[in-house]
Amino acid sequence: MTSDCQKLSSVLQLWDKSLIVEGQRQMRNTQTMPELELQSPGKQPTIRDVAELAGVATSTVSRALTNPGRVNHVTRERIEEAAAQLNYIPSSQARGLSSGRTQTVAVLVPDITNPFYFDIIRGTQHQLKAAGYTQLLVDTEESADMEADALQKMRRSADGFILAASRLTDEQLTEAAAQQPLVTINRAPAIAPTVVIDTPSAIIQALEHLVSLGHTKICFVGGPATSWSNAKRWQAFQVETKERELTTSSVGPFAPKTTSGAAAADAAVHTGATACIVFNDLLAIGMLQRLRERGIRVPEDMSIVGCDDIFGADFCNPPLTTMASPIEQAGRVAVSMLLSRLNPQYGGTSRRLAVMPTHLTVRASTGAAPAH
Amino acid sequence: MTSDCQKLSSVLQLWDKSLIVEGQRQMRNTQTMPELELQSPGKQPTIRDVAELAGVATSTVSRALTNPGRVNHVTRERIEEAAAQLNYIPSSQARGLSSGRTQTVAVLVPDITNPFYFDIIRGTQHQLKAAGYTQLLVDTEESADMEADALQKMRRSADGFILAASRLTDEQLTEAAAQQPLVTINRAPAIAPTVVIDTPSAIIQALEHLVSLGHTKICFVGGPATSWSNAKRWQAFQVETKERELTTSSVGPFAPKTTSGAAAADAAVHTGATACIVFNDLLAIGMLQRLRERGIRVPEDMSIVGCDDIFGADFCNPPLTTMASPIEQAGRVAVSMLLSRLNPQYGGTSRRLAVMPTHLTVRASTGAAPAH
DNA sequence: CAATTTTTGGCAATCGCTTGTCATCCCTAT
DNA sequence: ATAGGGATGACAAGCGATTGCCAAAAATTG
Repeated sequence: MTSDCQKLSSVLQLWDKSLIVEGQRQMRNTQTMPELELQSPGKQPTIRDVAELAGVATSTVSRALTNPGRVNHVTRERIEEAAAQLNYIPSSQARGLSSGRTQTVAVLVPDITNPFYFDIIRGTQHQLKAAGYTQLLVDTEESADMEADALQKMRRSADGFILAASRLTDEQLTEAAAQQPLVTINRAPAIAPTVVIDTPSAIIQALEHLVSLGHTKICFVGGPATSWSNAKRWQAFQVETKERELTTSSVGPFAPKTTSGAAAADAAVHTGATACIVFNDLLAIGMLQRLRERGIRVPEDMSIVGCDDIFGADFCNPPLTTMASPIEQAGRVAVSMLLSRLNPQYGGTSRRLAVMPTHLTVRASTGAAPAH
Repeated sequence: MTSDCQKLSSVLQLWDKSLIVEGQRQMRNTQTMPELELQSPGKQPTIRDVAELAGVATSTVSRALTNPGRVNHVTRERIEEAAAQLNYIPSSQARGLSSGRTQTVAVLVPDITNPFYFDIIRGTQHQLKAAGYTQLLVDTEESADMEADALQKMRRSADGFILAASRLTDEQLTEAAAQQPLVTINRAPAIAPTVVIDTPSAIIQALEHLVSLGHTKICFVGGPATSWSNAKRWQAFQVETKERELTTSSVGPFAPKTTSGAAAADAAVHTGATACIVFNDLLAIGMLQRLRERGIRVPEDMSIVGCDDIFGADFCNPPLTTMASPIEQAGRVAVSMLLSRLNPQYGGTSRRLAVMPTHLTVRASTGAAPAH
């Protein structure tokens, strides 16, 4: 225990000399320090303070700040100056309460740690901020129930929703869409406005690529059963392979995580296929690892095509051939679609469907079919 | 153009048969569909409706819902039942307005697409949700100004802040900490309550590891100049290498992104070192790529140690030896520290510092020093 | 059984802002 | 010069909860 403390204090030393003494009486990795009080926010200036300082009525201040055209130019400047001087920030709560709008959009994703969604999130965040909206990020943990729940619980606190790769059933989705404005990403159009990443057409490219390399036995490695994207990719795969008279197989469903890759790889190998089209990159990367462990060479013995071109697809081993999607842009477009509904006055044609093009990015995980 | 449309419509077919007709008159990747109206949320039930249905006063409803002990058990059940029946959700806006609390915590991270922060975010999200708080995620884009700005703008809409790897100056941080409750992650203690990931002691482990492999010329590859973590790692590196009488060098600062890896790799190679301790995994992975391009073998010619053990560190090529951090846990602890300040009644000892242990994870990017 | 304490529940003010209504003022056009 | 009209700004009523204060009811005590 003593040596523990000493070791730890020597570590603390590296952070801050002043901590050494404290460090000696600390317990494990926790330490109570002299209480430096943590301020609670003092009284904040209100619209009334600003009005007073500017010598106008509060309503004038409100209009000057939210509806600038409604107020005299010079008066408005005076008000803005006063506001700045007082460091005034309107309370979004009060604002929302009386106006009925929250200026907030909730973005629901199935798994916050899946890199695919990072880019979506970044796209939505960017576009929302530009429009003066706040983004509320929700991780629904791949669960339709949690998704429905969040949708319910937050209906008062968000003006609209963006559902990325929703796991809801069509019924649930229809119901949700009737309750509040929402836009889906990668989900059947018609139920709600949707941004679709055109992976089916990328599947065609991927198949052509594999065929050109001599592959004839191709396996589809499926993702989550409740994923609409997965269904569409599978559908495209079936249609296109039939047209080309290829020998196909499929395995799955698998969770879209690298940890599912081992099972997926084993199953795919077992089918005798020489190439796999995999639901997404996460799964594909997991497969790559497993295949190496088993001594199955990629791409000499087995070619792998992923989907999404996420972070990591370029530096895994071997780098992954994948169907690249403009993910961040999809997030942005989804926000535009939602906002144009939320604020019809600013119009823009209210599209109900946006299709994002994709393309195949060939790296090292695909190669000529093995000569048997 | 016609062929464009045809190609596209054949793609649409894969999504939804009902879209084929629509598909034919679509423009490029956009399409306007018959307007299926997007509901605006109807009248929401208020606390008054619940009170009426339950046959009590609104204040009773309010108490029953927020302060259950204050109300008769059976009455409360009746109220809860009524609330459930009406599908009542309290308006967080109105609640916040009158109570002064928002039940929201803002989490500020420098780069939302940096995997290091994913885990932080997931940790905070998890813990906040468990406590009934909402997380507001903000990407400050590695900018101290944006960070300060967000802190200002959101002071009304969040009860507290968590600053992950803040880029603020000490002065800015001190000022911010005086204005609102906040907890920092990986930042100097003393200014504000902090969760520190103990990378300095991991640096010791890393150095011992490298020394045991025979390395004597070691280069520190630095991260952002405004990063406190970077400063501390550098400091630890200096102290420990001096004690061991190693030949050292340093390069940087570099942005903590894979794209900076090329410059970092070239610079590090130029110093003649046989091993690098790199600010973080992102940079290290970028270096790995560059080194391969240049035909410098890892670890035969050069050993690389990263930091953080982020997503990707295990499947890059070669898999990265790195100093692993309990990142998600750091996020969770930060939230606990913040909440125990926000709600002193629920107490818990208000720690001002939590130190998260780290350890070295050895993979394939480190090996014996080259015989010269 | 009366007196006292403890629960329980209702009233009404309040939070900070938006917004409908209306009075005022200044221009313009006749 | 004066009526008509458009800008501009003041007033006050909410928005939907919370909460301090107090009254009524119930439980406890002697």
